[in-house]
Amino acid sequence: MDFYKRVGLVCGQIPYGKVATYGQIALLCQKPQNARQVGYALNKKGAGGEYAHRVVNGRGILSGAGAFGEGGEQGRRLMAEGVKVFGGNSKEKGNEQWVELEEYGWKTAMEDALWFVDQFKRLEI
DNA sequence: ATACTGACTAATC
DNA sequence: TGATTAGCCAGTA
Repeated sequence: MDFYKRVGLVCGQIPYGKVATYGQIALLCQKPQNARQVGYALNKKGAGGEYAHRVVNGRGILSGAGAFGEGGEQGRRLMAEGVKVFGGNSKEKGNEQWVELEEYGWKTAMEDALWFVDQFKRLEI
């Protein structure tokens, strides 16, 4: 059970132009209580790879924007994928950015979770 | 081993 | 409806 590799695998499956939440990723990793660790994995371990910008918190807020440096880098990457990002008026600092989960949230179902379980077993992670 | 730190959430108030 | 509190648990010191 390598939680970080699982996070990396799950992040890699987030569809282009969609976003996933920390809790959702934790759930798909068979670790529903590890939402915080998902953030830790992405921040310190770089587990998200090229897809870390597609991860937001449960209210659609880009809570990890700070880790992408100034200039709303995370938001820019999302917009580059066609995701509509609100906020981030580069004027004042402390302004948060967010997306509409209803529209851009990655919809995962039971079968998706089962697919990941199979992958985890196959890859022994 | 203990203490503190989070890119979090869900439950309360 | 918005703010607080309380669980959460892998890393780090």
